[in-house]
Amino acid sequence: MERTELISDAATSLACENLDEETLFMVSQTFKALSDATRIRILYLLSQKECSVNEIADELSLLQSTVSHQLRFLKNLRLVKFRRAGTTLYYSHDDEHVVHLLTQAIHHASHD
Amino acid sequence: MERTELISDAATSLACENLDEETLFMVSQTFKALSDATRIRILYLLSQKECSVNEIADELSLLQSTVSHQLRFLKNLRLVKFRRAGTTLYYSHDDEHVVHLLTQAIHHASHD
DNA sequence: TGCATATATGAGTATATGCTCATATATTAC
DNA sequence: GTAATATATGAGCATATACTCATATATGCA
Repeated sequence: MERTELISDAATSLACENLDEETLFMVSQTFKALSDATRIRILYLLSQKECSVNEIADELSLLQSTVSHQLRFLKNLRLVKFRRAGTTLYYSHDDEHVVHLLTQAIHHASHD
Repeated sequence: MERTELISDAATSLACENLDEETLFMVSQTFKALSDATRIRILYLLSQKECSVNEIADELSLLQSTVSHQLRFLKNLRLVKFRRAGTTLYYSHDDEHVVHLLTQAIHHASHD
């Protein structure tokens, strides 16, 4: 996929710069993480407090397996991290920017 | 789905407010629109300039049908609008907030 | 070591998604 | 009216997604 060079011209201004493949992939992955209701609920909860897997499952009425699968998804994208305390894993958010995207969208959606 | 009231307590602060179903749906739909590479490319292009369907297809090397289908998707969410000029439909973005979410994510992705 | 608790993982399944092809519709010009 | 151009739409297909069940793994403790 060729990348058209931006011509430094006042008329062209900031338009017409194409997205490179890597950026496109990262952006789509980020939004994909935020496009599922279950992941949104989990991330929103973790944006407020650190939680164990079972706490998340209880609070959101989800199966432990469902939560664990989605946490793996979020962890692969480095959107959440965890610390161990015995057999319990406490998860927390790990990407302030993505949390900010989420809270912005929530604010926008609930105020229109 | 019950909605827990926020207790005005400094200790509780802003935590523990759950998302209502409607907000959750709107947020997930918005991010779903932004989670596909094709739609991202289309929306990003439209964030820069108004384009006809064929212009989008040409510029992004997509089939007219693909573009039309995705524009319908975006139009249903009121993320784009169009004006008619003869047989040509010129599409443009119609949700500044969503465009802002997109450009933020792009900026974030391309600077890390 | 053996048991209990917490979490992770793999397989199976139902549904959703996105693309392509063929075709329908709409507008303009003749 | 017909032809040409621009766009929309429906069907079919391949793939991705998210959930659930069953089970594996890991840690702590008696």
